Amino acid sequence: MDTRERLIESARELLWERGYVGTSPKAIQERSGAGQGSMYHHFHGKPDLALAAISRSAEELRARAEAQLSGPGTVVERIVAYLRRERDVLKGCPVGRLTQDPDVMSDPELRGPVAETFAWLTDRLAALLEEGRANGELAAGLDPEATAGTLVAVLQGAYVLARAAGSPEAYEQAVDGAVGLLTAQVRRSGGDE
Amino acid sequence: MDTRERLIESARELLWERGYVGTSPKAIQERSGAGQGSMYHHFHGKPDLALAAISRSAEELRARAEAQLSGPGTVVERIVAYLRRERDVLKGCPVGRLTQDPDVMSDPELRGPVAETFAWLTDRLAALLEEGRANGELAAGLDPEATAGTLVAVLQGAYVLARAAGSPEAYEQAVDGAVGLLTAQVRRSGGDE
DNA sequence: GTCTATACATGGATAGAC
DNA sequence: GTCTATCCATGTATAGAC
Repeated sequence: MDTRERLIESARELLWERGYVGTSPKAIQERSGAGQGSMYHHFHGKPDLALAAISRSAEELRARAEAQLSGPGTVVERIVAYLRRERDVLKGCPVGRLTQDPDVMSDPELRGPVAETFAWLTDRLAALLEEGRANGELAAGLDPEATAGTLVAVLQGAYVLARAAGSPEAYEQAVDGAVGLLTAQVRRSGGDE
Repeated sequence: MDTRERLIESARELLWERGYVGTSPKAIQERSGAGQGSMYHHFHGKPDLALAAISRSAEELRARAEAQLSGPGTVVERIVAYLRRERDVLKGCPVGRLTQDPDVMSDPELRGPVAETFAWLTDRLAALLEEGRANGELAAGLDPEATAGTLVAVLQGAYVLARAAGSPEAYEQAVDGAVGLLTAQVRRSGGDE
């Protein structure tokens, strides 16, 4: 891994752990093993490096989500697989945590990848739910758009609860509840019988 | 409002807007109109003042929640009233945002009020849901503990989505979805008929 | 109780040698 | 491309006058 790459990866880790305001160029340099001048050679400054880091994290989140959501199984099975996928619960969501960073949200460049990620994810889930409703798998009364928002929110909020409690249990519980509410919307014998 | 009080209120606002790492003693002093020495007379330092501010915000959240949850109406009506209560959506949750602050979470004193708040809120909702299940208002298959966690998580996550999108709409949508999933658990003719 | 002065570390960045 | 030196503002706190 070359220096530029190590800088981005170190920035990603630190943004995840400490957020934008809590992450200094110096800390990034130390973690990456790069010197002062080296970082300013590859990037214009902290915001520039942060943009590279944030963009990559956003891309990664999207790829991982898509992996579950386009996997095998019924619509509900795929969504449940996504909800239950193993996660670094106590570290929180590397993208979602950025919404709490005023310096990120006030910079359109930095904010862009964050906004797009959640817009995409919600749309993706809404499309799946709509598909489930259309094929009779899910109750006709279910609102795909709203429910998609709910599911994404549950995950983001579950991280908050787990971090508050200092234990992944609260996360599991919130997800369990969501899965319970969702599966209650499954019509008993599938759509094509 | 005396100086000490103004310091606490200013600290609360800044912690809400910018988090712990993003809030400097100097900024608190300026917002409160207090001088350097004045702040250090009333508090031992930043963590001490932050503790006062965090404790008060936690207390306030709890009081507001209790106001809705112990209000009039059926269990589901009270929960929906709580979920739909007017909120400063784009500012986020003043307590939940602290879970993203490593310096808060690593200090047991600062973390305490945050942990307690969510533990209390989840328990309170779980008790209500249990009551609804017991009186036949809610489906017997509903898991009160897990669903309580889900509802709290939806609110916390809905803030994240709204901030990411820069609009309260995403918040409303997520809450709508949760209300939809919850009311689908309501047994048709009430418990006592 | 509040003010000013002072202190020392860190944050964020630039300059110029190699 | 990387290193060291340097710069100025800010963060956090203490000391001591009033």
